[in-house]
Amino acid sequence: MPQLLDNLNPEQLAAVTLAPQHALILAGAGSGKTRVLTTRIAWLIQNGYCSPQGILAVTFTNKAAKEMLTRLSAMFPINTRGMWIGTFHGLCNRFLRAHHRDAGLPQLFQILDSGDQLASIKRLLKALNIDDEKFPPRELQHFINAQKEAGLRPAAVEAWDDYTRRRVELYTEYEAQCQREAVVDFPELLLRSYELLERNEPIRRHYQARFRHILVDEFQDTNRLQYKWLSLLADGGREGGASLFCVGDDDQSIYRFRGAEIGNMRDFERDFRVESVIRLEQNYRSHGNILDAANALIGHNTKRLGKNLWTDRGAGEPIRVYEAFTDSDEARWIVEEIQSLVRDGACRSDIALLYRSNAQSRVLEHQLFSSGVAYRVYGGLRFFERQEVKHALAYLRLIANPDDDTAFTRVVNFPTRGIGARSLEALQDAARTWNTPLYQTVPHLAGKPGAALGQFVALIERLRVETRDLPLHETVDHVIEMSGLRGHYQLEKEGQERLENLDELINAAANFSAEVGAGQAPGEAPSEPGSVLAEFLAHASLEAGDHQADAGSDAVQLMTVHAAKGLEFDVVFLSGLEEELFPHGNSTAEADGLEEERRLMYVAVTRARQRLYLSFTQGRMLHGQVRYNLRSRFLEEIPEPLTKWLTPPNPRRSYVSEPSPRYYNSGAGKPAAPSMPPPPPLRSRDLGGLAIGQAVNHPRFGDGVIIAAEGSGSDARVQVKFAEAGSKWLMLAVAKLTPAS
DNA sequence: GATTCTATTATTTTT
DNA sequence: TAATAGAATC
Repeated sequence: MPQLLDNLNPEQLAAVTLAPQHALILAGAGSGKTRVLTTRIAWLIQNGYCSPQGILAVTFTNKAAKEMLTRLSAMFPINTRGMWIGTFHGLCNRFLRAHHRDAGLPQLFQILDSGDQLASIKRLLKALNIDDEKFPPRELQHFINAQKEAGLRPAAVEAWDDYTRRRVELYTEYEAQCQREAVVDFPELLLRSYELLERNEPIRRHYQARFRHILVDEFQDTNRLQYKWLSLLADGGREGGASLFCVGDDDQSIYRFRGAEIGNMRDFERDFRVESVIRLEQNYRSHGNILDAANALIGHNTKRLGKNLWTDRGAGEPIRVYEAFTDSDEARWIVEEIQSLVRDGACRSDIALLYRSNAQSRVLEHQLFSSGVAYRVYGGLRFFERQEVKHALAYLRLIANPDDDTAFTRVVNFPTRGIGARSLEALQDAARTWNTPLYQTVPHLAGKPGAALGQFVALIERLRVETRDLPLHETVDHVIEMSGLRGHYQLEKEGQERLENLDELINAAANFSAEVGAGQAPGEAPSEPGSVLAEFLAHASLEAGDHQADAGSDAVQLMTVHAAKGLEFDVVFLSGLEEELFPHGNSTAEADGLEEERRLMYVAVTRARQRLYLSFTQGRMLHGQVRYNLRSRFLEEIPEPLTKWLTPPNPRRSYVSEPSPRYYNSGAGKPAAPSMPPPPPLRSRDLGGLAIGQAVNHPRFGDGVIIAAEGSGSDARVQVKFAEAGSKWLMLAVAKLTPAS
């Protein structure tokens, strides 16, 4: 099968054909990572190193898992069914369903997505009568998930202060509630799987013996628990255990805020005595200048495993840099530039507008819209997260598992059926007394509230009976009809789209059962009553659907830099390159936050194939106020010769580089850019003769440099970075600042 | 039970 | 600014 290895470069070839052993593949941006991963699997199987059943391949997103499956089945005709290829959560779900008894779960356990989990925590706090000011639900959710992702059950958490001790108690209560309701949240999927493997020796041995090759994608994004899970499956690297083949790029680790632990890469090298570290540094995506810029930029990070991208495609165009006065000027210029690119024959869909935070998309959208340029924004609600879809799913969940209180509370009075807050409170009190789920508590309830609730329970019971023998999509249809959801949205003025989404849910159900029916592998658990429904519900939780961005159509693509990871475009505009924005202001507070921002910038830069535009503004509307920030330090970190300024280069620098304290707007200044409206009067007047970047003196804090400003008139404030005293916000009207030299 | 008002608060996000 | 959550009101 020679064509399998054709056109691989030497490093890729080395990675693909490595004799079975642990390996770390440092795959730079655009270096053919997915190709290596899939070819490796094919190579292992074709050369008899392992059967398809012996493969375990883990990814982070469903998209990546699907991509891998598609490429594999295109590569050679093998049934991919025997292979365990999927996301961490998808595979753990599969594992827990197969061993639900040993895992201490009912067969039809439900999966809570983040929103469900938050609702569940809120309900818990309410039931325990706990002040949610003191224990904000979101914070508690984060705390619980962080513990689980560190592999810690409540008993194992070290609590040094009262606050944490209390949170640990709530963690315990939350666990009990989930168990009672037969639901499992995302981190729980992993933790349960991990614990089951750890505790249950026969099961552990079975899987350790089965999986000979474990391949991990985006390894830099794994958290602690995921690493432990992998490690356990690979028998900690002991003789006879599976070979771990981890592919990742420490320079593209941008998800620390959700638990990703880059340290796993070093730990892996150490724990598994990895002898083969292969660097994929040849980039097939971008031109040289872009890669040089990316390399120079990321070179400012200290904590790296080290890697340098190169290409044989030639230097290409310089990186274009543009300084705008305001955010709307920036947007206007970007749109004009896009129009001119399109006139020259560019495809709109090959152009991407990237930004650090979602709030920045508005100005851009506004400008694109008024100029009539087709565009598409990634982000926002996904299909299974829509209100009407969640409602329909909640009814289905109650049919599958009546103990699911989250689903119960969601739809007990939707559409409204006269069950108000007081009835629910009575029910919740009773549930606590009897220690039963809400659904089971209803029969215990006497009096008036019991009547309406009894009808609701009767409705669910009826639905369960009526749908018992129906195919999945008819079940969904029937439930939407009989629950009154369809009727409700038919009466609603703007319910049309919601109705369409409900129909789409029926379609999704039909597709799902078609796929499951076709994909039912021999030897897999045969369909038990209700299991197709349970699987569909798990699917809905685990795969929230697309981000409502119609591919296909020729539209400019707008998204955050995070969302752009893994994608590539001919032309990339990266806007808002200003201090406080990118790097984001909050990042400087946390340890290594700046390095993560720089990696984010690195990801952004490496998205571009041919042309990269970097832009920043002098003043920007943020939170209803105009903010003035220095241009991003990341701009200074890109070597001058690689860039081409479209506006006259401004000598003002960001405060990280050598400060050049002077009145940059006095004297000769800079000529206004052609066809630009006059600069807003943001400096001399608003800041009382002071300017951003200027050195000042404060009687108490000493010498410093103005790094940001906001507000105007008597409200005007400036942020000064003092040599000794750190950064401070000062009211101009109060602080006695004098220009220093 | 639905609507309107007010206060609060502003990264990044997959499963 | 603007979105959202919660309270107050009809």
